[in-house]
Amino acid sequence: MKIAFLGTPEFALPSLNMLYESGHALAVFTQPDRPVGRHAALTPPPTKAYALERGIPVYQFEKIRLPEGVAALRAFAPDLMVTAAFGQILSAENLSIPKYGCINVHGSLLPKYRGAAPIQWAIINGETETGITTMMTDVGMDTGDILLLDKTAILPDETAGELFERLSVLGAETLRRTIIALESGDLPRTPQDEAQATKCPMLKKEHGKLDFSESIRQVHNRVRGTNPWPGAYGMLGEDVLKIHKTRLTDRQPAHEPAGLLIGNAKSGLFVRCADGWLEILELQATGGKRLSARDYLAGKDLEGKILI
RNA sequence: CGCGGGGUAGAGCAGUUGGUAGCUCGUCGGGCUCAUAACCCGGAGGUCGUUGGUUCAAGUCCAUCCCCCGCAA
Repeated sequence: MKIAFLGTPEFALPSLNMLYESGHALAVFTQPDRPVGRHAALTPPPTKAYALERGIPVYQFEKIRLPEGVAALRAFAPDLMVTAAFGQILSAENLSIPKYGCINVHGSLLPKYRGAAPIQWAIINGETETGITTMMTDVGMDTGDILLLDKTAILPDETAGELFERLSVLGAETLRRTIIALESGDLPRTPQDEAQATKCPMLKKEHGKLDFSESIRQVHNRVRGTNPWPGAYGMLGEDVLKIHKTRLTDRQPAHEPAGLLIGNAKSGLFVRCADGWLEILELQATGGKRLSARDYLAGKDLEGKILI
């Protein structure tokens, strides 16, 4: 089949790779190169880099729903469009171009967690199960008919980054089966149950701010759900203290205030939350690099300080 | 040239107004202990990122280059 692949970050790569190796005629549509890093070097999205290495044509538009993008899509004349973490809203006109419509690979069990950051929010909210849903893209935000759905457990200490990686692989597999079913004319379409639908917002930096009046489990979930981006943090006076990795403990609380830090280079570092002590395993101070709590405490003392 | 912080023993940090380096952890040896990520004693380990300069003398001042990190995007 002739497939227009619309996707941008790493999450889309396994799906793109699967389509490529399945022998489909591809064109990649993705976001423009963006300035990245300290020196704002213009960097191509991962899907573009992948495509260029294999001679797959690449098109980049700020907004594919504008005339230029529509014209480029029409010129390619795909049988099918596939989106995976594309990062742009498609117009009805875009969607009308391929005869089989557009299939989206989404990182949640729809209709739960519609929106931009389903994987992170599932972890932050303490879900124990998530998955991949392939669906027919329509003009709404992840509202189209469900095609196939694969579930997977969220591991107790799994980070968003780790789950991202697993789901991106699972996504490729779900997509593969979806397309096979489509080609054989045996693809079920199930409308989403609006009553069950939930939306999650795009993740912002502030979503990484920890609240130590929450339970150790809630704080832990936020730490892993915002790892590696945007990263969890607390304030130590004026300074930001990033918390990269934590561990639940059964250390007994007494009457300590929330956010109290105790520990040393030998015992490890613990922060008081609502119902107990959360061990901080990896952290990063302003201007510093990412360190294990023990290495950090070998040079600086945090005993008795309050993290807010 | 977007703003800013930093490169000192294996790791993390101190090093005042310039006079050949300290702390914590780790490590090695010994001791104590039912035991330990505990405790005690002792030891090893550093051309102080690069190159050049100022000086009687530079980790400590000046210049240059390399690398790392935070913010902002």
